[in-house]
Parts: sequence; C-alpha cells; structure tokens
Amino acid sequence: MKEPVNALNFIEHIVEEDLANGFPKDLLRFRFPPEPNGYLHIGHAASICLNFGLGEKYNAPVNLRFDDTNPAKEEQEYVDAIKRDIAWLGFQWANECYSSDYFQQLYDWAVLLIKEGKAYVDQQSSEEIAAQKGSPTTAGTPSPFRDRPVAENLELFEKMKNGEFPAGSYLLRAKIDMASPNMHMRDPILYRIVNAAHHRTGTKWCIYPMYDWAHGQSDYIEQVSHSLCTLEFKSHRELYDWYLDQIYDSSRLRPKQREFARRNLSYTVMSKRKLLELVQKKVVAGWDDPRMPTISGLRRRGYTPDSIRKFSDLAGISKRDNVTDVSLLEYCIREDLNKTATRVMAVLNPIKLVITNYPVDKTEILSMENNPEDPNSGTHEVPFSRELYIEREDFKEDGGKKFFRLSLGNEVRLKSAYIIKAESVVKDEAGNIVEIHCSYDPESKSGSGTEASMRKVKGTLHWVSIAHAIKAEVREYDRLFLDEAPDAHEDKNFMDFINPESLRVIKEAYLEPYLAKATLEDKFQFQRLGYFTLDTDSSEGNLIFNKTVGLKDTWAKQVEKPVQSQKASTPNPSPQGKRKALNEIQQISKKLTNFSGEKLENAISSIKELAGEVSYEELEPLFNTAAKKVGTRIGVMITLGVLLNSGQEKNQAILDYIQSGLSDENELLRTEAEKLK
RNA sequence: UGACCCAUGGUGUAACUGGCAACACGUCUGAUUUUGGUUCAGAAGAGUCUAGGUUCGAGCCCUAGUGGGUCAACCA
Repeated sequence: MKEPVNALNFIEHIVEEDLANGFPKDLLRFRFPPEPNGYLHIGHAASICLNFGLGEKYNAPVNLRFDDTNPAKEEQEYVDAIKRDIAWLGFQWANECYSSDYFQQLYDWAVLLIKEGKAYVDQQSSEEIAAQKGSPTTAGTPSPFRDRPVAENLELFEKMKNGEFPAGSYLLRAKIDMASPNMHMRDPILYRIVNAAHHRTGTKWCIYPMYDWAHGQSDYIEQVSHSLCTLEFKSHRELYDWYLDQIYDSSRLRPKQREFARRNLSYTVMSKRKLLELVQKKVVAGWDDPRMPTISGLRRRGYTPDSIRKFSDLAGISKRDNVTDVSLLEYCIREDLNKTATRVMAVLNPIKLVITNYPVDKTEILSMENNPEDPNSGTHEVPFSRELYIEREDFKEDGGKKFFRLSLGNEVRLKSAYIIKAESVVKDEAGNIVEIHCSYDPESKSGSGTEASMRKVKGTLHWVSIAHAIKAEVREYDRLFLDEAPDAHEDKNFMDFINPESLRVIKEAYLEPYLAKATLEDKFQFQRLGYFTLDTDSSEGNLIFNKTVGLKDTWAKQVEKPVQSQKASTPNPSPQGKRKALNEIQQISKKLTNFSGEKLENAISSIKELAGEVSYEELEPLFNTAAKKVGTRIGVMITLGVLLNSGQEKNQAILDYIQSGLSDENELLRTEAEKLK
C-alpha cells in the first residue's frame, strides 16, 4: 500500500514550497482576521482551523486580529463572542490585535503616499465616483481632483482628520490606474470620514481606513508571512501588493496573500448578512439559536469543539465552489458523542405500559451502564416499577415480521430490566390505545445470569417508571431550510426556503430521575433516540433539553422506503439541473465498450432517448472524435441514426463518418454503422 | 462585453517530478450486539467537463471550447 504521506492541501503545499525555497521556518506567522460585526459560523471554523492548524503544524504564532475599520458596524459584543468561540474551539492566539491599533501608523503612511504624489483628496459624491469608475469592459475616467497639488492634498487630509468636514464630503484616494482591468486598481479609496464612535478608539478618529489599506499593512506590521483569505478577495491581491510596495522595507518580511474557497454547508446559509437577517426577522431566536450554523448555535445545540475541528479537517481546503453535505458534520458529532455521552433513558412520546404480574407497590433499583463504549464509565441507578412509559412507536398490535418491537403475544426486553410479553390493550371510545398490558418473566432480570435472562429476544425497548419519572421540555431541530443550497437560486430569495417545521417542541417528555442533576456541560445519549444536551434556557426545576442529532436509524429508512423508491424512479435529474442531452450521451457512451448484455442495451436505449433532444449542429463536431475513443464514436453513431430516422439529410460529413465506422476494428461500431448505410 | 479563478464517484477532498485514480461521508449487503446505535467484514458507484495536441504513457503539460464562480460599496 502507498503511504498517504503527502495529503497536503494547496495552502500547505505553498508553505512547503516556500520553506523549500529557503524561507526560514521560524518566520512563519499566521493570523485569523474577523471583523467584529457578527458571530462566527462553521465557515469561519474552516479558516480558524486552517490558520491555527498551520500554526500548530509549524509551531508558528497565530494572531487574532480584529479588522475593526468600520465603527458603524462593529461592536464589543461581537469581539467578546468571537474570542469566546475561538477559545472554545481550543485554539490559543499569540497576540490579540486590532487594526485600530495601527490607525496612527496607517495615517502616517497615507501622508507619505500623498507626499509622493500617489494619493489625492477627492470631493465628489459617491455617485460621481462610481460613474467615473467605468465598468469591467470600459476604462474609467479620472477625477477632476486627481492632480490636486500635494500641498493642498496634505492640507485637506489634515482637515479631514481634524473633523473639519462632514461625513461624505471628502475622501483620500490612491492614484493608481483608472484604466486597469482590475476595478480595485481604479484609484481606490484609502480613507473616508465616518462620524461614529469606535468601540475601542471612541471619537479620537473621524477618518477611517478602508479594508484594503488596513489589511495588508496590518499583516506587514505584525509580520504575518501568509495572509490567507477567501476567494472573493482574489482580485484585491493586486492592490494588496501595490500598497505593500509603497511602504515595504526590504529588511522586513513581506506578507503574501493567498485565497481559498469558503466552506458552504447544505441546507443552510453562511453569510453574516443572511444570518443577521434570520436573527432580525426572528426566524430564529438569536445568533446562538441551535438551528444556526454559528459556532455558538452549534455549541448550544450540543456540538463539541472536537467534532467541529474534525469536520474542518475532513472537509479540507481547496479553491472549488462547494456545498458540503451536513451529513458529514453529523457524522463527526455522532462519532465524538458515541464515545463520551452518558446513556440514559427518556420517553418522548409516551404510552402507558402495565406489567400485570408485577407487585403494585414494589420498586426495584436497577443498574445501567453509563457507556458501553467505555468500560471505565461506570453505572447509574434506575428505578423500575409496575407502571411504565414506553414510546408509542414501539408498540403495534400486529407489527408484522420485520417489526422487532413490542406487539401482542410477542416478547421484548426492557433495557437493563426484564423480558416482557404484551397480552392485551386498553382502548378509549375512539379506538386509540391508551394502555398496554403485559406480563413479565421474573427470572429474566438483566445481568442476573439466569438462563431466562440470557434468552435472546428480537427487540430491546427503553422505558421510564411513571412514578419516578421527571418531566422536561425537549426541543428537536430539523434543517432550517428546505433547499440544499437556499442562496444559490437567482430567481428566489433564500428566505423563501425556510423550513416552517425546523423546531419541534415536546412540552412534556419523561426522563429517568438521574437526569434531574444534569448540567450544561453534560452530554447524554437518550437511548435509541439520539444525543441530547441541556439548553441554556433551562432553570432549576425546569429542564429543557436540545436534541443535538439523532442516532442513525436504519429502521426509519425501512419504513420510508416505499415513498423513497417512488422518488428514485424519476430518471435521476442531473445535479446541476441543466446538463445538455448531448453531454449525457457522451458520458454514457464512454462506458459502452465495457458493457454487455442487458447493461449495454439499457445504455443504447437511453442514448436513443436522449438523441431526440440533440440537433445535428451540436453533433457534427463530434465526428472528429479521436479514433481511440471508441465508446464516444459508437454513441455518436447511434445518435446520428436517430437523427437520420427523424429526417436528417445525409451530407458528405455524415457519409464520411459512417464510412469510417464501417472500417473500424470495433465490432459494435461496425454494427451500428452498418445500420446507417 | 473584459479580467481573473475553478472543473476528479451522490457529497467533500487526495493523487509528490507525467506512471494501476485514493480516502472520508453517504448508499447497499452480511455478521455481531440487552440501543434497528456501536463494532467488524464486504459491495456498488469515476475512464478525472468536451475536443484536439505533446508523450511510450496525461487527472496532471499545451491549445480551443463548454459549464460554474468572482470583480465595478465612502462594507469587510
């Protein structure tokens, strides 16, 4: 077997290459640079894990830098939340930095730029400036103030800083190239006037640097070696480098920006703006609503730091657009919790079960394993008595052969207790079952070692003793959106896809009494149901549990199957939605030479079906298909046959193609060509 | 219409200097199981967007095309 030595992502390849080219390892330095204008989400986790992961891998420092250059949007609350989330994920930053720490330096550099004639003060409206920018295909036109004398620029900029102008009246712009194909190079704005209190610098400044002017310079000040950001900043890189060129001192390290694709998750949205909208429109209860893809939401839902780090690890880093399936995230949390969560019993949808041959006032204290995956986890006590609750779905009068649960006349085990047999049911006037009457086998007590206790029964049910159960609220969550990529539709707003049933509240669930002393830190597995954790809304005597994620449920799949197979019978619509028929034909054709018998016939008939949607103009270029791609040539031949049948005239190109097929060494191709002669 | 980026099983990522396309999730079997969970054993699923070229040999290099994305806030 090959060793999986070099499973590096492309960023790591870049670092390795730099190292190989002589970049000193101890100069490696990274940073995670959030703007404190919202909460961190699972997409940020990718960036956090990338940067801090690199730090761990190369033993390099990683700064946490707040990109706080826009006081209108930023708040201390977000700073605190971001720090909490990163720390919770288990990462330690080397320095806590703020772009606002560099305001003076940035200002001094800007003055330098003005003195060198590379920046000027503009005083046009934003509309005028936007109009002059031109478009990606047409060059911009220079501002009438572009050639303002240096002394005047200096004076105006000074006045801007001193608060002598109203917001929006003056700007400092870099003088670069109004004709650049890169829009960001068309005299970008360095400074604007903002009259808002900054969460750190208060009202000391009234001019604030733009992102581009602040970011690269901050990287430079902190001597960040690799400045990693998401792909939408790719076109900013030219400007990043241009700004650096203006102030770069060759004795110091020069940072470089590289870009990776942001991580998307299916059935949710991943932009602060959209998440904020969900919060503001009260679709969710807040940034930390357990349905939110925020770090704080996931934490409240019961996700662990390990599970999120593992997810980031498995999902990887690349430059491709992606929508990672939530099932990968769910796998990560199940895997973690399976090893650590305490097993308990809870009944969410109760039905009463009476053990008719069990003494009326007897209570037994049974012992239950805390976690079968961990032999050192110990046990806890569970009270057992004559009247219990079990899940309503765990009983059917006549369950049928594949139903392993309780049904009349059949035996099941009550987890950690006895084997019981259902004898009869009590129904109300409407015919609903209200009670199940059972008998139990006193010899079958779990762990007693008796022959009866070793008996194999098909099913095991969880239960709670009615007299001892405690009540709690349980909140179950479903995906927030009904569409896999709710914000990927041009014609529809992501809000149109909101799942109206994303929250299901069970006001009265019954839990075993052990849960009375649950804390926010505890993680439980409600046996056979899923993983649950206490919600922060809980209070003394008012327990509220969140369902983190269900257990895998192959039985549920069985039950759904009839419905699913109907769906599956519609001929697999292509994932992209609008793949052309000819492309599909090409895809199928490739495999033609590997097929035989029924498979081959199926392939040919689906080609014929698709061929109806193909025009001759589309098909003709494929007549040139290389000789070695026999499958494609056969597919083209078949498609051509369909076209000829539906009235296509034989022209010279077609005759030539048929002729070439007739003399091919592939038999199938010859046969198909023969038919068209 | 311009510039730039991207394209590998259903999904997400690997594949070193060009050399048998790999891993994980998901799906499906079977075994084990006092959780229809876990665990274990196995299977299916990709000629790497298309066409051409270079080469003994291309997922990788070159050309052209197709498809998708990004870029024109006094946001970051």
